[in-house]
Amino acid sequence: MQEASSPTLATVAKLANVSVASASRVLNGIKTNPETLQRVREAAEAVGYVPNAAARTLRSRRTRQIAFAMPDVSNPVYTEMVGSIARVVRASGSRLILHSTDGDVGDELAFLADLRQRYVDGLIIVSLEFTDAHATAVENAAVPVVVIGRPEKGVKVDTVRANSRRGAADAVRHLHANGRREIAFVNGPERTAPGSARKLGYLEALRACKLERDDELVEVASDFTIDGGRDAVARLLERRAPDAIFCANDLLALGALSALRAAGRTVPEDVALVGMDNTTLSAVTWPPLTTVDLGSGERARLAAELLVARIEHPNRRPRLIGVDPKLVVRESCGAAA
Amino acid sequence: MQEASSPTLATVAKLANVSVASASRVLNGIKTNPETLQRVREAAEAVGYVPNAAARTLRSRRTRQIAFAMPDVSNPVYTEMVGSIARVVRASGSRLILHSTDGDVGDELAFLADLRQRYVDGLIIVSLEFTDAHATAVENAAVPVVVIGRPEKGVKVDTVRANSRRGAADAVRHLHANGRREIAFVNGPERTAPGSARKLGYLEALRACKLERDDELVEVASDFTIDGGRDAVARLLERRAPDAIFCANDLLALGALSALRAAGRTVPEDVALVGMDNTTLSAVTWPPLTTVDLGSGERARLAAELLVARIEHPNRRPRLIGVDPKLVVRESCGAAA
DNA sequence: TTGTAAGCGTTATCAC
DNA sequence: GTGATAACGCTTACAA
Repeated sequence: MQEASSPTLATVAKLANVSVASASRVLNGIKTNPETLQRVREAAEAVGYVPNAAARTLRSRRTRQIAFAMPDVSNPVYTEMVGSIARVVRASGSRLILHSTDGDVGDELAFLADLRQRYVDGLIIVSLEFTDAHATAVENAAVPVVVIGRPEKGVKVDTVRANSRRGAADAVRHLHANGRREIAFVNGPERTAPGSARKLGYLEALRACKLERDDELVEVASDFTIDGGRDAVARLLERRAPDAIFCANDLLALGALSALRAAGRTVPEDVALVGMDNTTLSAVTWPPLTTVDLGSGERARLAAELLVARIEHPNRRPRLIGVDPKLVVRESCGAAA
Repeated sequence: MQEASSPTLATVAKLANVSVASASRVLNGIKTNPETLQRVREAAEAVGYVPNAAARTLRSRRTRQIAFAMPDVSNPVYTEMVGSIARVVRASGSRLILHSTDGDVGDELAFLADLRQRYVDGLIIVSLEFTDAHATAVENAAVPVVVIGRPEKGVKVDTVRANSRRGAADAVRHLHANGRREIAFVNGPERTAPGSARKLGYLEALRACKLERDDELVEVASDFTIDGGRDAVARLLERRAPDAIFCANDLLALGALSALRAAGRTVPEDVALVGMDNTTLSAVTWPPLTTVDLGSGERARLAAELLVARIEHPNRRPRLIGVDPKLVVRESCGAAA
């Protein structure tokens, strides 16, 4: 497979008849006599020199690696984030490391602790449940961290957040504006930040629309997945016949679609449906899904930019950036079929 | 942010009153006197010692990182692969690095060359166009490589491959068995390995079913995406009215679904539809999509296991593993609605 | 401008 | 079993 062992800087230096220091300078673009520069370049080229990442990191204390930790690789929202982050990271000359935490609080904390191995220059983390332990861990992390989500107020860390409470309220008001009066809500676990924020938005909009709160219209799925959504809607339909359902994310809405079909209800005629996240999936269902875009791609991009900047300037004050939700109207509620 | 600088092995050794060598041994689980073991453990715990990844790698020549390079992060097939690989990699005590090549041949080659920086112990790569340059690069790579795809015969590298030619033939035969006689084929770029294999399978099945080959029934999309599929089917419908379409992957099929709807054709009544890959998407469309499962998750898992084994035993003979396709029948062709 | 030499934090090879 | 000590491959003072 590999012949001999790879050439090192010493190999290059010897061949070019200069010291390793000079060779290093040339390869790092530090000003040198044009003649030595030429010789070193040629020597490096000749032996096919490539610097050793570990040695470089050990000495310079920069890994040129950035990590992204998310709850679930297979959720398209996070995939979209991965894409955005990858672009920024790459442009900054670094590599991207991915970590899927399965939304497990313990795993997230372990990962934060692991940063002390210093295999990475910084971390972007999206956490569904940001506990006090997270706050401490993030504030004392070995490398800069950017949070996508909602840390408690006062936690000193760069943060990018969506306004999903307002997004949820927008969704419900949209259903109301389309003449719906019995609006159900299918949520994910309410202990999570998204779960609680979206619930608040739902209740807020009910008040604004002068609709009465009715807890029988609220169903909580076991998690934010398609299967969770299908089961939750099946349970809901056993006791009520709502004319609209707002789902706390698109995956739940896809499950809802399938449960509604199984129950013989048409969308949007019998039941109007609105999801949240505006994932690729929402445009390809039938009917296409009205949903709230929380700007996942943009949030991820901003987070990555924040992190790159933070790595350059470790001591600047932490920043908080909010991204506004935007209703995307399709056929499942509001758009002509 | 970070207080002082992190404790090193020397810190621990001093506190435990032993040499760094002994400290290192303890922390690496090498047999030592129980008393020193205890002292070192306590000292490490007390100062919160975590080994430095770069130093460790520099000395031991193991990075405990594995890379996965794929054409497109946002394609659910690859996301599923990421999930499978992540599990194996993690179980082996390593981290996973992701790289999206955008299917660019040059980028793939550059990435292979980059391995010489040795920031990773091995690579799993899925390449749509495996050129001669790839063969050379892979055979001379600085670290072990596993290919998911179809390198030319004789390339000495661990390989996991699907049989998409047979899968395509199965799909077409299924359409024929369901009474369809004018079976169109929407392919992705034919210079790619999947493109050419699936085309062969399509033609093979036509012959087996005694259907006449008709090039007007074949349309090539610009790439393997939803938009590509939509446009291709729109063009196809301008000249022909097939009673069935086989799409070279699920994304193309989703686009097809949408173009068919726009043209007022019903699925499966007017046009039966079969996709390929069995992505999560295929189960949530309406109608749900009949598709061919090429075992992406399993292939990825096998590739990861192969790589982990290869890293342990660099000199064993390369292996070639094939995974069989499996038709998944849903409502878009063959299943009752 | 260039060379010498001192580390960066580990692991591995020796003697003891 | 344990402790010096020499690498690993590179960057960076400092001296020349």
